[in-house]
Amino acid sequence: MALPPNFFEDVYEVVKLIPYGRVSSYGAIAAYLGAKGSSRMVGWAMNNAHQYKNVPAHRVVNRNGLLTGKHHFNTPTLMQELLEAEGIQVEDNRVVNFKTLFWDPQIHLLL
DNA sequence: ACACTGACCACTG
DNA sequence: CCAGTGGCCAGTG
Repeated sequence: MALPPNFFEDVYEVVKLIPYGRVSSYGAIAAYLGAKGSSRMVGWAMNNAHQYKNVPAHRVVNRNGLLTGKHHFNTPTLMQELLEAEGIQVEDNRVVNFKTLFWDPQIHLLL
């Protein structure tokens, strides 16, 4: 089974569903879309998400809560500032209380 | 066609 | 805790 044909749109949809003040991970999104193991494609999709304005890419971090994608924003500090603006504490490129703030589509969007 | 890279992840030691 | 390895799919030279 390869990636769903509408993989990109699906990724954006899920990212848009991440609640204010919460974060998710590439792997969780990939798993939710049935593309487990293809988490890189999620990151790749996010790179393309630059052109989509409604996609809160700053709410997507890696499995450790690390802001791995910060360098892909307009400015290296934008991602952290956006998160902090939502009340999410960021320390040394890592989301504080990540385990608590983590929003898993698999759990919150129970089928 | 080959090799390498990438906003990743899991397992192993 | 850190390093290495393999898997995943698409893009690039």
